[in-house]
Amino acid sequence: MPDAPTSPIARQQSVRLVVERLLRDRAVSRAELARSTGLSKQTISEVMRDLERDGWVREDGQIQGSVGRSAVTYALRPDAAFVLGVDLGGTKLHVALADLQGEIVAESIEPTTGDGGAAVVAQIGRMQEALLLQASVPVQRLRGGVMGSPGIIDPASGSIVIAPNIPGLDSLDVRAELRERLGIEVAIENDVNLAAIGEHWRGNSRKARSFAFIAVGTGIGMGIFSDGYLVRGARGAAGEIAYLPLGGDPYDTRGLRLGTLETAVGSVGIVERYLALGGISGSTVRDVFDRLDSDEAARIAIDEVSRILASAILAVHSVLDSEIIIMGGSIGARPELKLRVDEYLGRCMRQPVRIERSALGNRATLIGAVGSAIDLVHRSLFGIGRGAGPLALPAVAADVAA
Amino acid sequence: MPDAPTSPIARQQSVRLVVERLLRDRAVSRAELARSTGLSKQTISEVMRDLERDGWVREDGQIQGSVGRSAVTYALRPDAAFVLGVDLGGTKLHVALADLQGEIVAESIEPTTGDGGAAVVAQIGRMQEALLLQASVPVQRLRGGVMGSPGIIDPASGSIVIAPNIPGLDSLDVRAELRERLGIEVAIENDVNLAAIGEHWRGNSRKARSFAFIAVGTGIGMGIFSDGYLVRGARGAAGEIAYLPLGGDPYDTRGLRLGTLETAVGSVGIVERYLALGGISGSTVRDVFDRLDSDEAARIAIDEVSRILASAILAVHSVLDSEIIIMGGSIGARPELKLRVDEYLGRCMRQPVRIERSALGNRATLIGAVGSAIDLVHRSLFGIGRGAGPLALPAVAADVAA
DNA sequence: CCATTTCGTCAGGCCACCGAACTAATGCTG
DNA sequence: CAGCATTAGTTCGGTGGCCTGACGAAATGG
Repeated sequence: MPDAPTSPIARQQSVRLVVERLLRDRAVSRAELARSTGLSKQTISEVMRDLERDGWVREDGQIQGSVGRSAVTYALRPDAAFVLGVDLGGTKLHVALADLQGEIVAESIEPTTGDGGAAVVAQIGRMQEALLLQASVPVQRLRGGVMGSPGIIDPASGSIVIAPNIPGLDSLDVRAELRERLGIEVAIENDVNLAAIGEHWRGNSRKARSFAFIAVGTGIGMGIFSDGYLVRGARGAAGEIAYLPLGGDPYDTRGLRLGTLETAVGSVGIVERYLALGGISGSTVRDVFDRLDSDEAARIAIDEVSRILASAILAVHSVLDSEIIIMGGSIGARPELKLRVDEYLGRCMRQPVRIERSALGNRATLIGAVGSAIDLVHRSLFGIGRGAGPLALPAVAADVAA
Repeated sequence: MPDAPTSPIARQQSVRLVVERLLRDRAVSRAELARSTGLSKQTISEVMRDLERDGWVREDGQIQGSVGRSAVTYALRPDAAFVLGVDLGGTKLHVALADLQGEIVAESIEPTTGDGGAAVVAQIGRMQEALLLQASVPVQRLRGGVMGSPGIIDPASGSIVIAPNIPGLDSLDVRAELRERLGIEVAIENDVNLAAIGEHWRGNSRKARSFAFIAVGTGIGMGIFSDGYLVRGARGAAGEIAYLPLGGDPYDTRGLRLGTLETAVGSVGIVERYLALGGISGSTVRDVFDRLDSDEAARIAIDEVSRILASAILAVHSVLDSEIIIMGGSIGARPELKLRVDEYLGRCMRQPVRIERSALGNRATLIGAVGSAIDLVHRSLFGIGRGAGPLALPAVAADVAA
């Protein structure tokens, strides 16, 4: 087995090089592997023999047509292992089972149980079993998972420090419980960070090594990539831009409690702003957006929100110098918003930063969870990288994008 | 030679482990090295024999007192190689020659020549020669250097994109010129980033893996560490918080040009603010600070500046979640300022972030340059890849290695 | 059918590493 | 003070991974 802890470092390194190459292109010949990894043909042959014996790769065709003997090509077996991606929201629980190439083979959504932390773990366990059954995946093939959750996750321990919406989740050792219940190692990460990973993996920031994903919905949050690595901050609270001192007075007690920016541009803030402008009472954010063309109060409200969001983006960009900023979340992904934000940015930045709407929508967190779970498994099997600890996560980017 | 490109990867890895251990503690015995690196005693002996033969380490004492045979300890020879640190400012040019342990063996300051880029390179060359002579260091021992400069340095190429204050520097291939003139590879980095590295290496953020260094002087800038790595941004402009939309209207044309925050809290802004409050005309920032106790206008001006700075710190912290924020620069390092900023932070943050004044003052950039040059040399000699080395300058390291 | 090219294996050898046995030096104990 | 326990460092033999070079196998093209 390639994960045998006894196998010497050199071979592990070689295996990893091979697997990384195979991750980028399926169908690669041994000779090509030798050339692109710099290893000798024999070494490659040995590595491939081992990988094939253990079921990680298989012969996958031939290359013909050019002069010389035709080459047998190899490809990773996507069904060699499976991973679980979980998006735990306050209202919905979304679980997906995916193979090593990121193909989702089964998924399901349920309302999140209201019975607190332990019940949530049990619920995920039930959904896992159903998905395995549904896709006929033997449980031994499941090799790891990643769960996204709102709140703050301690980067050192990987445990949930603050979990809004789900009572009793922060007082539980969720990782241990999940390990117990699911039989696999499950890393936990902030949902917005995972959404950023998702966009980096399969979305609109695939080529960017430095970007930010801003989610605007009920609240506001941000996931940051710098130089291909996720920025977590000292306590895992990087990107918590709810507290940016924009759109209000940061010394106001309400801003202190809820966050100045969130108060201004969160869904509650938008509706309040609309009402204050004489809007129709009982409206939702969706209503406000729907009335943009007909209702002056709606227009002004969204305009003001856009203006504040533009300054927030300016602030974020001046700190991070992102190559691109992805807007996501139920509100943030709206095209009407991007339009206006773009316009305001043009007026406060000499070289406005590129803004894109999320390509993955409300699946971003789930896809990010799947992507980082795959990365996690690859690392635990073949990798030796930065951090070494679970969920160092950088290579999602590196492996797939490069 | 340890830098012989032919030596196999495994041995390089071992050498690197040993050197890294020796960098942390001087005077380590072979047995201790074997234990802490996990390598066998024989391997350690071989590595040490090679390192000693090539002049990188030497015997440095004995450990006695405990049971058993006494151990010979080894230490890195600080004089095995030397590096050059350069702090290129608009008015002053500060150059230091240091050994591998960071001991500065010679340094000098001159006014920066006003004759443009090529002249600056020549001036650095002259200063280098004088320093080598002064410290009796043979030129072959000089193995690398790092130069700090204001402006924006492209993280990919390592060349200067925008260089305020020094005409013709951005149109020159400074790295090539310096390589030519000095005979060594010189990496270029933003001066504030180097100051952050300096504080990380020898200053007040030694233990922090995520922190920000904010320099307030004529202008305002920031250097960011996240998880032990410098954050550069897509174009090298991360930390350019001059443009933070605080302390003024970001849609104002002046803020657009000069940066809203910089306009508000830069030295010009402070003096203007003081004058507008009825302060004595012709005053400098220093005067304003000196009159804090006697002059109401001075007190109010500094108070307002502190308040704006506090919101800037709040903004930065909500994006980055730094463990600590270091205040530097001629204005930023003033204790009167920290006092007031701390007070305002207490009023707008529930858990105020820890603020420290710079420990290195106006030498931070120089020391950071020396530190990263040492890191660079160690990497080019012993290192491979990101994830190693005490200072972690991925891009710089990559450049030199490539 | 043969020359050429490329693929992949085989054989031999090198290098780095390790474990075990060994020598050397030191402190402790009776 | 002799012997024992402990630690340091070396020698030796063996293993694993990798490489080079040679060779057979399979394809193309004249």
